[in-house]
Amino acid sequence: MMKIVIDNVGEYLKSHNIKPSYQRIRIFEYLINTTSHPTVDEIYKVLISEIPTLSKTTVYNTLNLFVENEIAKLLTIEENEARYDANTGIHGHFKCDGCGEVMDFDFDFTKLGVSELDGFQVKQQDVFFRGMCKSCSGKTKN
Amino acid sequence: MMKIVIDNVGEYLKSHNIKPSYQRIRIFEYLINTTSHPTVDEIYKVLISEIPTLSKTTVYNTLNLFVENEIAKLLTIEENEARYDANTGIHGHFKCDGCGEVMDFDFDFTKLGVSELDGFQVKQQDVFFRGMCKSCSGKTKN
DNA sequence: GTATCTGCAAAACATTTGCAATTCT
DNA sequence: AGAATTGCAAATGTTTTGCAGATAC
Repeated sequence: MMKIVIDNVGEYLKSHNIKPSYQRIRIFEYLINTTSHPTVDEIYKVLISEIPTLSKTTVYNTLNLFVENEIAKLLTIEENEARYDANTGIHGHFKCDGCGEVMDFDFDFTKLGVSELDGFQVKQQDVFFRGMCKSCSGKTKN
Repeated sequence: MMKIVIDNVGEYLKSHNIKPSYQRIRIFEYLINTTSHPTVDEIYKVLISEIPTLSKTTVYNTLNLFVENEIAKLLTIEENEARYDANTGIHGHFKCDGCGEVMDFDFDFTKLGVSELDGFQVKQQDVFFRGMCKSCSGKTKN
């Protein structure tokens, strides 16, 4: 699905009222360059090797800042661990119980036919499915 | 939306391979008699006044048992706090940022038109929207 | 030079685990 | 009595907070 392309991360952060510190730029770059919807711990472990002074607190602070300023979305794919996505456009997530992969998919909410929500202002949509992807179907659990 | 009506909770638990202890019956009864999709803490605080010896561990154990035996669903409405729903049928949740209420709605996944998932076995569907409900729209935040 | 940002250590939560006491049949 | 359940206390893991030092403009 959609890959996010941002030519100048520093300017992008500025345009969203975030001062582009070195840590913030690196964390955001990691977010747009990975498709894995990483956890705080994953981001920290990858970046600590390149930024030896990085602390987990900064990763937490930075991701909270991104979410507040709406350049990242907090995903509730797994309970007990927050995952983040720099793709803030409307899309769903599917997690395969076979291979564990989380993939994005497009959906069109207007087609849902949800009459209960007539007249409601829907501002945020989280759609998360899980099951078996095509290549894992038929295989035994791996 | 749908209210769950179960005439004999003990028998219902038995039919799902759960021994109907007093605590389990009371916790399940609370779950089907409330529409608030309660947290562990809410359940505990309500029931401790009626079952003075109740422990939070038992509430956790019991809810995990319910989820394993598929008579309750774990909701990811709020990150950092698990919420539970005894309605295991497919439906979505809408949380109003105005009044804070969580309401159920029906949706028809087959109408989504998600071609990416063709050939996938979708076993679980979590659909969570948030925004402003009709009566809160137009009001200032309350 | 002053605001802000960073990062350590400690605190605050939610949840799980080990185990002894209790309960049920 | 024997097996399962309960509940306390401690452990675990994630996230937040307080604050001192570092950094940036």
